[in-house]
Amino acid sequence: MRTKLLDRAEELARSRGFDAFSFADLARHAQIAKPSVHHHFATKAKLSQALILRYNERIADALTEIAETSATPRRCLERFVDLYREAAQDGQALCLCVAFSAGRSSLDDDVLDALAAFHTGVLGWLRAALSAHGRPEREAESVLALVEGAQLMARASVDIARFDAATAPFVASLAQQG
Amino acid sequence: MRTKLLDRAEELARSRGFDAFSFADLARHAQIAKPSVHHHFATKAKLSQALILRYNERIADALTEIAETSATPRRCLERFVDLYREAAQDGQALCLCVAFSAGRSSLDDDVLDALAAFHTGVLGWLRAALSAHGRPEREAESVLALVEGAQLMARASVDIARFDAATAPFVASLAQQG
DNA sequence: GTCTATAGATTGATAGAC
DNA sequence: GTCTATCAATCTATAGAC
Repeated sequence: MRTKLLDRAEELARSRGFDAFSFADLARHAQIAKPSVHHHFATKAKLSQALILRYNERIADALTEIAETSATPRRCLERFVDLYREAAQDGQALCLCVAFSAGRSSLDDDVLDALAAFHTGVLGWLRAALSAHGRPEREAESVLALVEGAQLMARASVDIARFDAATAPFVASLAQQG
Repeated sequence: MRTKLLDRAEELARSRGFDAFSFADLARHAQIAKPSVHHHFATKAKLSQALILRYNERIADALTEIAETSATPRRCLERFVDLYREAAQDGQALCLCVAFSAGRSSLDDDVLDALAAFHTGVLGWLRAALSAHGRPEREAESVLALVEGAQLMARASVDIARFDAATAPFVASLAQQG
């Protein structure tokens, strides 16, 4: 049940913005009464925190898997871009982290800490991947900003082509080197 | 009064997310009664539309001014990055367009059209600026995604340094050429 | 763990007087 | 153009029975 509630909350937060999901909606979707949601998550802040912590772990696992199974550093970075491309869901959704960064409630301290931890983790992974490919590590922030911004543009136009257009030059630059 | 209301709405939308501003808040700030706001903007959707249309014009004017007064194509693109840097307000706010792209109500048709027009305008400007600098026009989407994503990261960490770190490689690449 | 019932606040919006 | 009064809906959250 906990998982079911989190799944729905994530879906709504990513497709319609952080403030878009309500206890009423989660309850309806899980087919329980609205106050029953509070048994699993005392407050909305706690729910938000659980949401981003779970997302954190999932992405971390995905990145580890990519790093371990990619034949070349180039392929590794290509799959990173693809990970964010899939998260964009044809321009209809955003990475949970992007949705939280733009939302009001992200000012909650615990959530903000979790958000910072997310960025730190991804940036660390990116630095290692870039380094393995022979590129400067300081490009990590650029690459993360690029894919996050690309998601935003794709959502604004509800067209994944915008994501591809934005990331194409970076992907092409990977081919030129290693 | 209309301007006063729009100013407050923009401030809230950019600093706390699109869904953060309410008629009650606008009324309080303008020191009029809450229903009086409806005299200026019949619905919240109309208000949102007016908000982004005004933003559209302001940015278009700023970009025209930059294009006309920059000594070199390189300086022109540097000032573009600076425009977005200032809009980030030390990591406490977002470009209105970014805030709208992430929010729920951006699904409103009129607002979505205005959002698309905004992107089209900025991308057109960027293509001309990049071309003048001897870079491929297809980098326009990348540059826009970069500065929008950089704003998002700066806001997540409430630290403008993240914006600078993300945009630094691009700015450096401008110096190498023209 | 789930329920009914409800509190208490806030939301966008309307009617009608001045 | 502004006001008072009010509406219906929605929100998060709590109390207490089963």
